[in-house]
Amino acid sequence: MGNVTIKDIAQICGVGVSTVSRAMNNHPDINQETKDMIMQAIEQNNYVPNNSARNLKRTDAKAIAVLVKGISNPLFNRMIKVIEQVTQKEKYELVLQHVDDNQDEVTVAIELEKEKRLRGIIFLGGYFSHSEEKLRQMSIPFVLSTISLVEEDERQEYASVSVDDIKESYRIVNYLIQNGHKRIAVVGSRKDDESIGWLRLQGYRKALEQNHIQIDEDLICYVNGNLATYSMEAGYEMTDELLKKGKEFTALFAMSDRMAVGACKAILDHGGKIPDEYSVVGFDGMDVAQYYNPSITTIQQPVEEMAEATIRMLLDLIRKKHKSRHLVFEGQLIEGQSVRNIRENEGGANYESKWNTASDQ
Amino acid sequence: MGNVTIKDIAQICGVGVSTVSRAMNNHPDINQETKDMIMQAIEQNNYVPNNSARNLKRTDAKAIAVLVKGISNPLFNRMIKVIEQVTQKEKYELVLQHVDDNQDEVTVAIELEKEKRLRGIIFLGGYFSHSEEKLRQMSIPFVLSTISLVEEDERQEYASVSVDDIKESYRIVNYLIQNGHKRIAVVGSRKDDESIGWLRLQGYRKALEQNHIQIDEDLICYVNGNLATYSMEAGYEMTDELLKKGKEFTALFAMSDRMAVGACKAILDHGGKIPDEYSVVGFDGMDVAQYYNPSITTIQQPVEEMAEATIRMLLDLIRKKHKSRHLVFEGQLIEGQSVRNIRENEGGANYESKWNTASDQ
DNA sequence: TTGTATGCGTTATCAG
DNA sequence: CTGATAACGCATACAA
Repeated sequence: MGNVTIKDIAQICGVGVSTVSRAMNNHPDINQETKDMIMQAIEQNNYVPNNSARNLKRTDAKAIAVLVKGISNPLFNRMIKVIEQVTQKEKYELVLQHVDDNQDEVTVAIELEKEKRLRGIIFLGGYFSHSEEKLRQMSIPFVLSTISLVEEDERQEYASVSVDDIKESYRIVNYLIQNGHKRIAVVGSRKDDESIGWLRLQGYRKALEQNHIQIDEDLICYVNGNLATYSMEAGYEMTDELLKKGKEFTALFAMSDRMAVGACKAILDHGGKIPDEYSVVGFDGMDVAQYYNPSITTIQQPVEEMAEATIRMLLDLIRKKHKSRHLVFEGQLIEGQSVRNIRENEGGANYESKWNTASDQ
Repeated sequence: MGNVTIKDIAQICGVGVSTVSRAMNNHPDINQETKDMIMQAIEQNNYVPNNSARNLKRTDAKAIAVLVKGISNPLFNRMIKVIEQVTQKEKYELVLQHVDDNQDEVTVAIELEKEKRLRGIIFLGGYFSHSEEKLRQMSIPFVLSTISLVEEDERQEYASVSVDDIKESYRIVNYLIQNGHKRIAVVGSRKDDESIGWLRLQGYRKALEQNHIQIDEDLICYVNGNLATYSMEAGYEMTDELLKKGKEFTALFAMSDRMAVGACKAILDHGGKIPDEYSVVGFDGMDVAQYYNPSITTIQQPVEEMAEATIRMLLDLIRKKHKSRHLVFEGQLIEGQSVRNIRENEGGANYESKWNTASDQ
């Protein structure tokens, strides 16, 4: 027998389909005995309701979707875990959907909204530059989380949670400068990046400028070819190339911890010492930075708190408690063993790690 | 206008709904002009077809689902990428679904099969011990991939692709032994693990036994508390504890590369030298093992080939080309800089890395 | 080439 | 408390 439906169950039990529906959906107005009888028949016949049909009819479904952009990032996993907990407690169903890098997330969102009768959407990652028209099609509230909003203007009107990538990037580069570094290489994303890569580079430039250090464009490395952005491999290859060119530098800022790991390895393979000859810093606050040898100084994003804020904000929007807001979190500079203070009048390397993080993935 | 449907478009264009449907689905028997007109109206009115309704009607949908067990593993990301490519070429739609650790993947599969009218399913990760009854409910072919089939018997009848965890684990522990190590600690999963953790431990035991080395149960570390299995943190904590107990050992086998990283860090924090005082090996072949300092010797799983084999096997099953098969791939031992040969009559450490991997995530 | 009518499997409505 | 019946939005057999 191909597929057992609600009708079959009704027939088997000698009741109407609506009674079966009531039994399944915990409706109050049903006799306990008939309910038991029906549930038993459902068990015995391995009946599984068809979700497509359900979604089509249902009006009171409580579902929220998280659209994750790009190949899964360990940081996002931690965020999703938090979001899951909150939605569960609030009795919402959570739909997790991955969106390809080359896919348009708003299109996916609109489709999903219809298909699953969503009440709200969280966009996680990527960057956001969509036509107002398209965004207006979304008839349910949404929150942009961990998304770099490059343009200041209209985009501010959408609810969002993030860190200030420029500011945090500035913070860590400035930290290097305070430790006496002037020739600071940077290992980033693609040259045409308009997203976080671009923002973090702005922070780098700003830090140098404000400290009256001439920017050497040769020390700015962009990913080329088909290397995966922010990957260890990319960090390695770019640093390797930089070292081969013989450009002089005393510190390196990698725009992700994974790239920082690759950069460190390249330096070590070239016989360099960290932090004695080269200081290295990363960005994100992933566990690999903490456990690397040496542990890597980085900017830790408060992912759990950001996730909590994101889902709370969305729930508030759904309940019309308040209008869209723009929440910006502070990153935290975590000192590892990868930076050396090279100012003449002060002491040597800083070897005391201040790491204390949750585990990624 | 709450939600524009196919009816609205039909009305706007002054045609029947079936004509609109035909226009959208590229049916051959339709006038090009009317088709253009309809497509334009669809654009202008931002009409997006409801997938739930589609799934309900459609009989010829070609969709395949990948059910990924547990929080996303970087290795799986690489596999999914391959599966995506093949399915795209073969004109199948790919549905990616994550399954919680505490969720039953077969239940999810059965639901999804009905909802999306699937033609086949790939189970990725986790371990598999389900009642025959439940599995019989699945009326479409499926392949178990990267899943440890602990029991030899009936399970062999299901299609599967994997490495032999016992054998590969044996291989790398035996490698340590060949390098003169006798006191080999192991950092694994939970004590009650019945999955790959258990299998890899079997390989460890077998290697020691066959080399007539007494097994010291004190050197076998199990994850306890709520540490995430296979995480860097778990690797660190277990190794830290082991070192604090003062148990003597010259080598350590971590059951995942991420744990190996944590283990290395713990050793280094205790002032130990790798590989001079402690040799460390991992398992998986992730990029972090390659880029760690020192790079870590490990067993590399041929993930891309396994993914290709998995989807090919599923497609063959769908086309009824052949019956279920059981494919086992060979792992490859990749030598890093983390193992030292301590046999008296031979040379020193092996410092030449043979790493050459694709990038994770 | 096009329109009409039917049904996919459920839930909501309304009358018993 | 329960059962018939009408939607939900779409695809398709069949008629035109």
